[in-house]
Amino acid sequence: MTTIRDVARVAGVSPATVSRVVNGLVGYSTETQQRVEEAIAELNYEPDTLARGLKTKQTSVIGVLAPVVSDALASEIMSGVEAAARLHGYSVMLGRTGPSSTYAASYLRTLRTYRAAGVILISAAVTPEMRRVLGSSVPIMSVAIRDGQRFPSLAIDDEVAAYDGTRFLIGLGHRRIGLLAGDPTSVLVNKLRIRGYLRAMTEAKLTPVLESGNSLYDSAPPALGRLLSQDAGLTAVFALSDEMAAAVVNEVQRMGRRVPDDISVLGFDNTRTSQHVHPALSTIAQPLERMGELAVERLLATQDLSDGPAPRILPHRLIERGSTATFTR
Amino acid sequence: MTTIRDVARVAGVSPATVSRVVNGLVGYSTETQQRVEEAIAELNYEPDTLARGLKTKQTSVIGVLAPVVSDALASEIMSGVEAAARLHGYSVMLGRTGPSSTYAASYLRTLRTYRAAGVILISAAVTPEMRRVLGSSVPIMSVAIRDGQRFPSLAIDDEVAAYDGTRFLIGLGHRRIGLLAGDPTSVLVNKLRIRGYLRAMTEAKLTPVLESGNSLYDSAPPALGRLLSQDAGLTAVFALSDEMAAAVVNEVQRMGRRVPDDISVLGFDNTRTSQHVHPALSTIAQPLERMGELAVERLLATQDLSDGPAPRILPHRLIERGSTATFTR
DNA sequence: CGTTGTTTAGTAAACGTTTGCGTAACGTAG
DNA sequence: CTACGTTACGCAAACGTTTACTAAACAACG
Repeated sequence: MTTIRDVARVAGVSPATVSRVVNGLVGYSTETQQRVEEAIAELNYEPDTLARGLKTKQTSVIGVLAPVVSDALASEIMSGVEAAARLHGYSVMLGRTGPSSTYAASYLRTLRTYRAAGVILISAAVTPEMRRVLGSSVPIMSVAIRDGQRFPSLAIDDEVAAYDGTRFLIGLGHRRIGLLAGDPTSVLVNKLRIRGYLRAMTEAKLTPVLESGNSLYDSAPPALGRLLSQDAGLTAVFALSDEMAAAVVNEVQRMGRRVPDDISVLGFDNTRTSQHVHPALSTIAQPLERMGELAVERLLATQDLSDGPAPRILPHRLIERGSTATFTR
Repeated sequence: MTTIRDVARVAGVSPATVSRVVNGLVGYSTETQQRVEEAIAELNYEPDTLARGLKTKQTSVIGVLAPVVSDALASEIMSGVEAAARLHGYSVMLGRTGPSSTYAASYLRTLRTYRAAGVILISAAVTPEMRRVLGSSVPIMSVAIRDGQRFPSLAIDDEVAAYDGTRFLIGLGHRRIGLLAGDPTSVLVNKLRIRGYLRAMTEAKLTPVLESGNSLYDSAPPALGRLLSQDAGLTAVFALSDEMAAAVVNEVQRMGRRVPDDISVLGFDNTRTSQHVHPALSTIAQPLERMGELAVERLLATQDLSDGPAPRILPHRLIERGSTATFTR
């Protein structure tokens, strides 16, 4: 390992000067800079992150925590995070928190001892406890979830998005629209989306029909069964995740009915999954990659480290593909 | 931040002693240990990773590099890596290398300055150049790819797996079997798999029919078109990724033919995608999560850090779902 | 009761940086 | 020519650990 001292020796300057040119500070002549740079190149010098971090109490790591790392939603957000992080010269550290933030505190502790520059929490709320373990020196924010104005976050307006989705279906002529929700007790977004659905249905004087799965593929068929046993005449199903929507599409066809002719299906999130099914899913798109990018940008821009940036709402967008159609009579 | 000195003061011992108990070394009495532990608990002390790493020249980070982080295959391997890493007290650092390892060297440099304990490369080979930038202190290995016996890796036997898949289709009665490959020029596994397919076909005196996509969903429909224009009477398609297989299933149905009645479809990898389509894909399963876990275990067990563990081949498994059926006449 | 061995503990020197402080050198103004 | 401001740079002290080395304390043994 070549150190700053080696470079200093070769360049005929002090380590302090090398440090200054490496960090682009002031206080050296152009020719000194050149000598130092040559020495750096010659020795293939690379500053030691650990020593630097120890001294400056900051490293270029950004933590990303997701309930489960292999799911499509989290993956796409992480992808955006990675891109933005690399762009700004940061590294990303990955952690799985488990469905109910079980491991979150432990990861956060680790991240703190690494003196991370910030942490991004996917699909989970920042609890006061989390804030506490992080201390005041590392900002944290949530992505793809929000809870009023209480903590720093980046998300779409889930309530309005679900409202819009429901309105879209109504606009298509559907009257008997079932909602296939995720688990509303544990996942906040589901509560908001359900509220949006209910509002749209109520405003249109339609009867809500609602069942919950757990957002994953396998939970959808049974939930769809329950939905249909509540109202066998449903002409549209709004599923609150693309995986469930995909399952609905497949299940409906398996039952011998057609999508979208007999039943329209609307998904949520616009993950890759929405294209993996035929017909491809109409869905409410969240700008997932963009959210990841924005999250790191806002984190890095945060000045008052103690409580991060204010909540921000991103636009959602309805994408119409083949799984929805107008219903006439 | 509370330091080891604070703990020492409170416990009435020297920092050295605190360090010893924290690291579970020898050289202190049971009562000293207790006093130290109390002090630690009282002050909520947590050793500074950076200082420790600086001194010991090792940190508990494991790097994971994938061509693209949001794809299903990489996600599932990463999930296994994360699990095993957490189990052993390691953290994982994530990086995207781009399709042809473009950013790999840069990430590896970073990982080295972090004094990572090891790095795992997904779907890419370890090049001598990579080894060089890592130096001799950080082991590296590949997962889900292999190239003879040349570098440390963990993978299934792709050639045999493709051979088995093809044999399976032949065993079902199919004679006109098309192969939908990924890009064989850039991705090594594709070469091996193609070889396996060709061997099975040749042995059975059947005519190979082969086209390439890029492993992603969108590349499949056109490639399927080309396949069919080579032989319109194909009764089975073996796609070398689940995404392409899913696309084939959907495309075939869109063309008004049935899966598996008219055309059987066999996928590869057994990612989540294989279940997102209807009928669900028969596919060759790679033990992805397990591969991730094993990768970290072998990395951590590596003694001779300079060249990592020897290659190892994991068993693949054919999973039969609804997308394949026997063909009679 | 000396000698020796073992256990427990402390001292201090690193690890590779950054940065406050000090100073030499130089130019400019009076 | 003196005084002073500015710039370029070096010295050395941190940052929070780990770990060789040393020493005290104690037990065991002849």
